[in-house]
Amino acid sequence: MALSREQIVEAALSILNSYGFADLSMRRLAKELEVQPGALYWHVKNKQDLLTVLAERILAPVSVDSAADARAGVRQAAQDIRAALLAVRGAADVVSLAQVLRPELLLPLRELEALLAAGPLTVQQARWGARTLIHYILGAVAEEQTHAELAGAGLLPPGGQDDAEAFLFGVDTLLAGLLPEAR
Amino acid sequence: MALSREQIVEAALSILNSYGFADLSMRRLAKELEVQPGALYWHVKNKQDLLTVLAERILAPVSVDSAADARAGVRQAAQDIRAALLAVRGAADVVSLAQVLRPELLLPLRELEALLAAGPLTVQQARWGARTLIHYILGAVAEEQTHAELAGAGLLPPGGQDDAEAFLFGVDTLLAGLLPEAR
DNA sequence: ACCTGAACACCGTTCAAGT
DNA sequence: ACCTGAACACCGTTCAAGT
Repeated sequence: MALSREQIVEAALSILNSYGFADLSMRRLAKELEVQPGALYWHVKNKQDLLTVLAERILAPVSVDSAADARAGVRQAAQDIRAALLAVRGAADVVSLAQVLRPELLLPLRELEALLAAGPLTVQQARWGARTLIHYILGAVAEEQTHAELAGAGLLPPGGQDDAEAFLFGVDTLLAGLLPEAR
Repeated sequence: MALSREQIVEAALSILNSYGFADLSMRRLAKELEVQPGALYWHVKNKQDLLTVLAERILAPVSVDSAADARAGVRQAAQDIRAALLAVRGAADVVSLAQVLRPELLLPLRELEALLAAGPLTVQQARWGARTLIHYILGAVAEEQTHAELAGAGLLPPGGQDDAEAFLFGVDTLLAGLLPEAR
């Protein structure tokens, strides 16, 4: 049976979950699929290309409610994005790379901007606000996952019980700065 | 003349500035210093160790005014950290790695927390607030630098005139959320 | 159209042996 | 104490040649 792009993506996710981002190489992938490394390049342009496809897949479960109120919508979206990232080992690294290389492909992150733009902010405030949020979300989850990775290897003490609470604190702080309560 | 740890760090900074983070390898470093790769391991434990030393050096010019008002102090520190990072090509990547591996070594980032803790925040709010700021600062500058890198290689359109303004918008938004004006 | 075989130009790290 | 030489186990990518 012929190799397919879809098969490559599946195998990549499986390596990610079983061995982590550091072990995701084109050669490892080829070995897993029992083909020569060169075969992969018929289906994906290069490793960067593969990683952006992977990033899209990782964020696919996130559906942002575009009709929601800006504050509540962003808060929910941020949590959903965090959950989608935590579901795949090394996902924050993959998505952070893709976010720099091809930000236009990562729909849920684009939709954060749309939610903010629907509120009382100017277009530029919404754009910069969304960038601030995205940097925060990816940075926070990347740290969480790297920490877990290092703790798993016995290189760091476990910790991390209040990660969800700390994460929300950051999101709410940002939202408070972005959309101060009228009072 | 014998090789020294200091010499290795200088050479690493020089490679970083001349060729970028992607070209900073132990073998490249050895070649630049006209020694065998193995020689480096007498002076540094491994590549991670070298990168954290590099990160400390990159942030060394930043002196946080610990007596300053929380808001003004953090605002100034954030800008100084950004400037220190922009002064060395690929610095945000180096420091981001070090921040996850050995956060305790990066003094200016620790001092952000101290500044916040001196204000009206609880200890935990100060800790989480500082983490939020750090993720934002490193994420924003990493994107700026990667963008410049890709634009330099002709892979992306230039852009980036309002980076300083966009950066400050994020810092001020965070500060507004963290330390709302009493009114 | 799709893949193999083989090559090119690299990595980080270790370690016996030399000085 | 400090470094070389050499090895081990890897990388990403290209491309003629095969089917």
